[in-house]
Order: sequence, then C-alpha cells, then structure tokens
Amino acid sequence: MIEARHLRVLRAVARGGSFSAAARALGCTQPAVSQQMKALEAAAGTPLLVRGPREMRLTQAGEALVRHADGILAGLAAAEEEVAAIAGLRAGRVRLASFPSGTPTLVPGAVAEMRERHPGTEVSLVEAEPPASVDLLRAGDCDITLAFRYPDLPTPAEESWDDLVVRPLLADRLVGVVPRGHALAGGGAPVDLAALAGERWIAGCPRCRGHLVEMCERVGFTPRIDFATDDYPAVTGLVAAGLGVAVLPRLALESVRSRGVAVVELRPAVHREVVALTLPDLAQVPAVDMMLARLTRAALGRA
Amino acid sequence: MIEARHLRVLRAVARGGSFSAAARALGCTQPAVSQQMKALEAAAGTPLLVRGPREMRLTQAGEALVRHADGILAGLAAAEEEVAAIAGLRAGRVRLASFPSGTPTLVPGAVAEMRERHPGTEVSLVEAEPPASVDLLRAGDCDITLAFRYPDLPTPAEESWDDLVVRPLLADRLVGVVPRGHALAGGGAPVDLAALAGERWIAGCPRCRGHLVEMCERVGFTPRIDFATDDYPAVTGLVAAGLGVAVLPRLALESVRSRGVAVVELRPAVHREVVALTLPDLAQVPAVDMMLARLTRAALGRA
DNA sequence: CTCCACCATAAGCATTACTTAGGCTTGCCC
DNA sequence: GGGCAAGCCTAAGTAATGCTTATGGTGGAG
Repeated sequence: MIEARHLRVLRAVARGGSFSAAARALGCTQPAVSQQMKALEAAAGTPLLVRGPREMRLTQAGEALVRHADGILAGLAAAEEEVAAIAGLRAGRVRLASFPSGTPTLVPGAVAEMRERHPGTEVSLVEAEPPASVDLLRAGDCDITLAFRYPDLPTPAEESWDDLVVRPLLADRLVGVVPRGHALAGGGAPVDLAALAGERWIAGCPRCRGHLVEMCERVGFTPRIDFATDDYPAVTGLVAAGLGVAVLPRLALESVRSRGVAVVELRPAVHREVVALTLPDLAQVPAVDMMLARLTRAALGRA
Repeated sequence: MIEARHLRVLRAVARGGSFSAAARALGCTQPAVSQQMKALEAAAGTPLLVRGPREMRLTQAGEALVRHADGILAGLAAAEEEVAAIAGLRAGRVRLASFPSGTPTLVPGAVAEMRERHPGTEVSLVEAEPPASVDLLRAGDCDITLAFRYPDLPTPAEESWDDLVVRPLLADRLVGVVPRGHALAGGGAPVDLAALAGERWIAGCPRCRGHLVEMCERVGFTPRIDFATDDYPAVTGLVAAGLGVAVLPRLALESVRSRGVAVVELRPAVHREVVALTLPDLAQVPAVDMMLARLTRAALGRA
C-alpha cells in the first residue's frame, strides 16, 4: 500500500535531486529518506530512481508516480485545509433549533457575536418546541437545541436528557399577567398564586399548560382555562382584553409589548430552566462549542 | 499529517455506518478502526463522527474529509495501477541504442518478440556507435545500449564498463572479405592473415580500423589502407570492384548481400564481443530486464 | 429481561520509522 | 596525487505506531 508519506518523500527527492536535499527539505535525516524510498520501490515492484553518480534520475515508473503525487498531495492539502478551517473556526456551520420565546431574545445576540468574532462560520436556525426540537438533535438535523424544562415537574422517561450535554443558560422566572387595572396589579408586591384561583385563564403551549395546572393544584385549585395558545402576543392580547389572566415566562414577555396588561411577581416563585442541548460529540466541534459559549454569554446578560 | 490509511478507514466507516462494518470491509478488527479514527480526529483537531446510539453520522468536517477522500484515493489507485502496469509489463518503455550492424540483425527479432509477449510495452530505437552510445546510457537518454569491444585490445580507461551491467550477447567472428576469384578465395580453408600482407585494404569504422591495424601488426605487417568507411555495403562494393580486401564482422555481412565478394575464415581467429549494456538500477526495471532477455535470446539464435 | 451488536479501553506484541554511527564511492581542489 | 566534501548505503538501537486479544459498558430487540 502506497502511503502519502511515500509520495511526499518521492516528490522531495524528485525536486531536490538527491536524498540529502530531500531530507533537508523534509526535516529529517538522509537515511530516513533512503529507507522510505526503498520501501516505496518495494511496494511499487520496480525501481523508481536511477542512482547516477552525479544526480538522481527518475525511471518511467518514478515519473508516473511523481506525476500523480502532485495531484494527490494537493488534494490532501486541500482536505487538511478545509478541516483545519473548521477546526480553527474560519469555517463551519452550526444548526440551531430554538423554542419561540428563545428565538428573539437569546439567539440574535449570540449569533451576532458569533458572526463578528468568526466571520467564516454560518449559523442557521429552525424553530421547534422542546420535545420535537430534541428529536431534531438526536436525529442529526441540528447541532444545538435551545430547550427548557420545569425543574419542579418530574421529567418523563422519554424526555430524559441523560445522553445529552446540558448547558444551563438561565432560570426564567414565571410571572403573572393580568389586565391593567386588575385588583392585584398595583402593589408591586408578589401575588399569591392562590389569589388567582377564581380567575379565567389563558394558557400557553401544551407543556406550559400542563405545568400551570400542576402548579395551581399544588396551591389548592384547578385553573379554569378558557383559551390555550402558544402565540404569546395572542395571550397578552386576550389578557389585555380582560378575558383572563396568564402565567408567562419573563423571556416571552421581553419581546412582546402589550400595553393593556400588568405583570406581577408570583408566590411561590417558580421558574423554567432554559438550557442549550447538544450531543456529546458535537460539543467537541469548535463551532458548536463556541456557539454554546456565545449563548451562555447572551443568557448571562439577562440573568 | 493525514495519511491515506486514515482516509481509507474513514471512508469505510462512512460507507458501512459502523466501525464494525468498516473493520469487516477492511479485513481488520474493530479496535483497529476505532484507534485509527481516534488518531485521525486528533490530527483533524475536531470530531469527524457523531456516535449515535443506532448509527454513525459524519460531522461537517467528516463530510468534507470524505468528500476529498474519494478523489485522493482514486488518484492513489490510479497511480498504483500505472506503476503496477509498468511492473507487470502491461506498460513500459524501453529506449534502445544500437550500433549499425546490430540494428538489422539482433534488434528486429528481439523487438518483435517483446511486442508479441508484452503488447503494452513500447520499444524505441536510436542508432549510435559504441563510445557515444554508452554516453547516451550514462546520460539517461536510453535504457539499453548494444555495443561491442575487441577483447584482445586493451580498454581505454574512459571507456570502462565497470559501472555498468554487461550482458554478453554473442562473439562475433571476424572474417576476411576478398573479391570473388581472388587467389585465396577458393579453398574453404582458413586464411592466414599474414597472407594478406601485400593487399590493399578497405577499413571500417575508426574503432574497427584501429583493431585491424593492431591485428595485422601482431602478425608482422602494417596494412595499406586505401579507404575507410563505416558503410558496410560500400566496403563490400569496393572489395567486389577489386579495390582491396577487408575484414568484417559476420554480423555486418548478414544484412549486406554482395555478389562480387568471397568470405574466408581468418587465422588467427578473432572476434568482437557484442554486449548489451545498461545501468544497474535499470536492469531491475521489468521492461528493461525482459528486453535484455529477448536480446540474449535473439543473439543465441545466431551464435 | 435477557441477548446481541456495537463501541471503548487496556495490555501485549510486532512492525515500522527514525536516529546515530560508520564505511564506501565520486568529484573537486589544493 | 592525496585529502576533502558530499552523497549514498548499511547496521544497530530506540521510539513510535499499528494491530491483536481480552474485557467492560451501553443501547436496542426479541
């Protein structure tokens, strides 16, 4: 089997005209070159060089091999360069999956920073809610998934993240959203969740809805849910119209401006944990690692 | 440094989808593949594979490397094939240099046999007299030189063949050429060279002329040379016209038909040694070696 | 829940590759 | 003409590399 090393040596000999010159060019000793050439000629089954007293000439087979060597080594160099570019963050692609309220808040800053510091890299984004977005990750369709979970809720077995790298980003406090002018809106003091037992409710995504119900039941009531939508502007709009109250994560409210609502702290204080997920192997990929760092930094800014 | 072996392994893994499958395809064990990939990833500086529980996926860097690998390995295979063709006599070129009387006698049969047995090979021919033709060989401008020397003449130092491979082909007897009807022509018995002391002489090439003079002086006379030409038909023509006698090698007479001359054996019997010369390294080249064998065989047919 | 297929690691072994040291040839220069 | 320098080869020792067997851990399928 001919190896790239052999071709490098042969080419150096052909260029330099002597084993010694080749050895100098390759940064090794002359016997090393001599032995490599011997091995290569053995592999070739025919002499590749004619040792003249004054110079070293190629045989026909040697010429053929040198002719191919240039192309082969050029291809190898190109391959190495491409990989080195990815390893050195001069290139590389990161495919991000994010849940809706993370997309306008955490992602833009992180991506901008990434693009600024490593202009060769590319970041693509797809929106998906946690259970599905984690599947994207496992299926190899994305590299980083932004997801969240409620730490006070038991995790179903099929949603375990044990096999993933979990990078915590921030604890996203849940707050109450009530119509402006609501009785509990004014104080600035935390509002007991139980105090909202009699209200009508606007719930969020299925997960959030489940969590809301659980949370309420812990303090002794079952919320009466009139609407459920994962469209946050819709939620605040409904609340502003006086159709009910809601519990939303702070992150969701950051990018949703609604004039007709008031935001109140809740008691007991609960939060959802926002994390970045990736596969263990992908965490070693420089662009992915760097993107995780940028996301962490972006989250820090809003902790 | 990325080696071809690494790419072979990586490609096998990409094709097979698992280390085990790759190992089977490559004819080695699974840990061997595992270790090679580890080394390759270390060289690359970034993961190349994502170990999923069910299948093995490539990272972006891995894809890049596999993409290049096909071209690189194809080039390598082409190079190996070309060299193997030369080594296996399915291709290859032999550049022959021959002296004039060897060209029409030894060369055609040998070349024909070569072409028949190894159709892919090519033989080219250039005509040159011994001192110059050996220089061609040393300068790398031919691969085999047909040459001759007079074993009873001391060899000048600058014409030594000590650094060459000398393959004896045949001993080419020298014979006398006299006009038909000459007094010494009839008998069929060997003619003493001394008996030709009084004749006028037609000499051959400079070397042959020198040898003739030396030979004659050894038996006690200096030949009176009227003409000297390396054109054998001219020599026999001059002899046939009764302008003198000549001494020619048998080989030269084989391809020169002249009706007006008689050929007589000489005493003392002398000959020139016809040899094939090549460089030690070139003798290892299959096509050259085979051509030498064919030349030897062709010479045997006329020994 | 047990078996099977797969991967990782460790340890041992064989091969390979490189080094230093020394000897030979050749061409060159005093 | 006799060193001298440059270049190649071989030998021997050493370091690195690659492959093997053996073993343990893990996820998926019957």
